[in-house]
Amino acid sequence: MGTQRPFLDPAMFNFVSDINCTDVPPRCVFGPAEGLDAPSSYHMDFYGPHQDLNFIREMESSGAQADDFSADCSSVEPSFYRGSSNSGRARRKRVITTVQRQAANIRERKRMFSLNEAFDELRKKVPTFAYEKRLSRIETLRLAIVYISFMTELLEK
DNA sequence: TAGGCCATCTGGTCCT
DNA sequence: AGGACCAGATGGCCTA
Repeated sequence: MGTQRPFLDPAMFNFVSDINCTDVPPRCVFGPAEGLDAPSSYHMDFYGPHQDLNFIREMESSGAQADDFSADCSSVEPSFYRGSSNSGRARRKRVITTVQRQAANIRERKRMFSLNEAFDELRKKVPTFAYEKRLSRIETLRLAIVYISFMTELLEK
């Protein structure tokens, strides 16, 4: 977070100064999901050493599919989507296997990872103090809104 | 210790 | 049918 832009206006300066001013070390992304209520079969492949940033990056760079990492999972016990219909009609239950559930979990993790990458990119574009702690996601969004509004106003003058 | 933030799992819904 | 997206639930970590 060292490469932040200088503040162009006292209003922006004041806004930024309202946000937190202490430093916090970066958190570990994709830490172990211990203590969750998922069935033990869900844990066996994905709560171990796979679950870190490098693993996700390797998956993305190799173009590997989620199923590639669950091929050794012998459990195919189905789980059910207990659907409720808007129209009152009973919906067809969607049956998924344990393997499919694991694959969906991996896809969701990758999706959230790319979302966080986008937040990191946005953080770099938004002005903050160099010594400021890392902006949270909601702070990043709100500051970006104000910053864009400010720059738009500046252009219109 | 409470509250904020975040990662993860999960099931529902929408879309291809 | 299956993937993407979303929101709720849950638990861990950190700070005041």
